[in-house]
Amino acid sequence: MGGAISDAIYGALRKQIITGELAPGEKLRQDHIAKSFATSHVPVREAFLRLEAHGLAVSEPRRGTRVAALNPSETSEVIEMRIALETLALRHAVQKCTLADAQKADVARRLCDESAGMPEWETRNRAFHMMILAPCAMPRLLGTIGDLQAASARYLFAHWQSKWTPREDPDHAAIVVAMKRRDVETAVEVLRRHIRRVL
Amino acid sequence: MGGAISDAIYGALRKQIITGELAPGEKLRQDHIAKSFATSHVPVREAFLRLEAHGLAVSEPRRGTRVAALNPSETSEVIEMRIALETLALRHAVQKCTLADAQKADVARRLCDESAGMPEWETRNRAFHMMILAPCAMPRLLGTIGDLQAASARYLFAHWQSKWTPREDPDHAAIVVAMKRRDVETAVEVLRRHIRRVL
DNA sequence: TCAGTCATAATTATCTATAAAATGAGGATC
DNA sequence: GATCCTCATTTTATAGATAATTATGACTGA
Repeated sequence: MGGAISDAIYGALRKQIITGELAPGEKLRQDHIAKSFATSHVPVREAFLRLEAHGLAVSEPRRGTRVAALNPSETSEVIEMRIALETLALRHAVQKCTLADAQKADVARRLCDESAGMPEWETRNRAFHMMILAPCAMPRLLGTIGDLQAASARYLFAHWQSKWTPREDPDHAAIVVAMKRRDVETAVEVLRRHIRRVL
Repeated sequence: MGGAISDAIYGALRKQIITGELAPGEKLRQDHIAKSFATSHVPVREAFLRLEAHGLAVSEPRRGTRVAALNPSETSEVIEMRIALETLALRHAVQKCTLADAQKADVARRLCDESAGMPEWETRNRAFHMMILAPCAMPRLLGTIGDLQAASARYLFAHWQSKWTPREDPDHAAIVVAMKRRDVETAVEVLRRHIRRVL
């Protein structure tokens, strides 16, 4: 639905929640945020609703909206859902993908490996994961996966940010190689291990 | 977030979309709906946003909101996502479920089998499917599955409403039996076939 | 400790502006 | 001379701002 303003607010808040700049459980106050964006509270409410729909915020009636909590039980839930859905998407993607798709994925992979810092890496990592799945051309599936990856990213920022070091990711490379060979089972198996390991 | 009014509007529109009373592609006009609920357009907008987030409506900026389309490619997408996620949920549910859980599922199964008409059956069918999965205690997973089942229900109403006849569902019974025996693989296999067959 | 009052923030309504769609008029071409 | 295309004007609907109302939580006083 989003008008331009509510889009901008949604995007900014989403980014701040993922990076941890807005802490889990933190209260989101409409008027403050409205003031900081020089707007009224109406688009802010719309942004809140969308955050809630995508699992990044929770609200209680008349009590306002808060940044969604980040508890361990939800972590494992997100991992299992990602494995179930990303392997499904990857099966279709590997079967349908063209050489050009695989090459674009390889470019995204290199870009990710060359990242200079955690925030940059996180963005490019998600871009890579989306790139290998996009050829499946299943919009609803990709949308759900996007939400799950955003949730994953929150955990990464919360737990790994201090320990992050630049490195090449062999799993990513193996997936791209398998894609080029149309080797569905290998690609799926590497992705499954990769998701479990990385979180 | 939802205040009471926007909750009521969301619920009413959701039901009308699922049953086909509001046709795919039909335009949802804010002030008409606002008038019919004797309210302003603001809570209506909130209801629209939630419909959109759950995949029941789509909107373009400044062009308004429409009931989501119902095309065959999305059908197969929903089926595959349901299989991936419901089998995941069922694995956990069967492992964790108590005897009381299985008995509640059996009550829901009987209630579903005794339905007098399509709308009643559809509600009870969804209740049964949720009942067998609920013991997994994974709220995010169950929420996503709920959205997919709502999408499935739209297809059922669109394609099966005329042909519906009362009957007992042997798949449902087989799943409950497998649950009681803690037979994960059988339960999962029956559910997988069941989802493919029923849509 | 409990109740009452005050303050803060969420919810909803009313009003305004802006953008898109539809309709009608004018001109050009067949 | 008629029809079709284009542009402008009007109409309609959505997006956003402002304001008023209501509910909740905190603080103070008994």
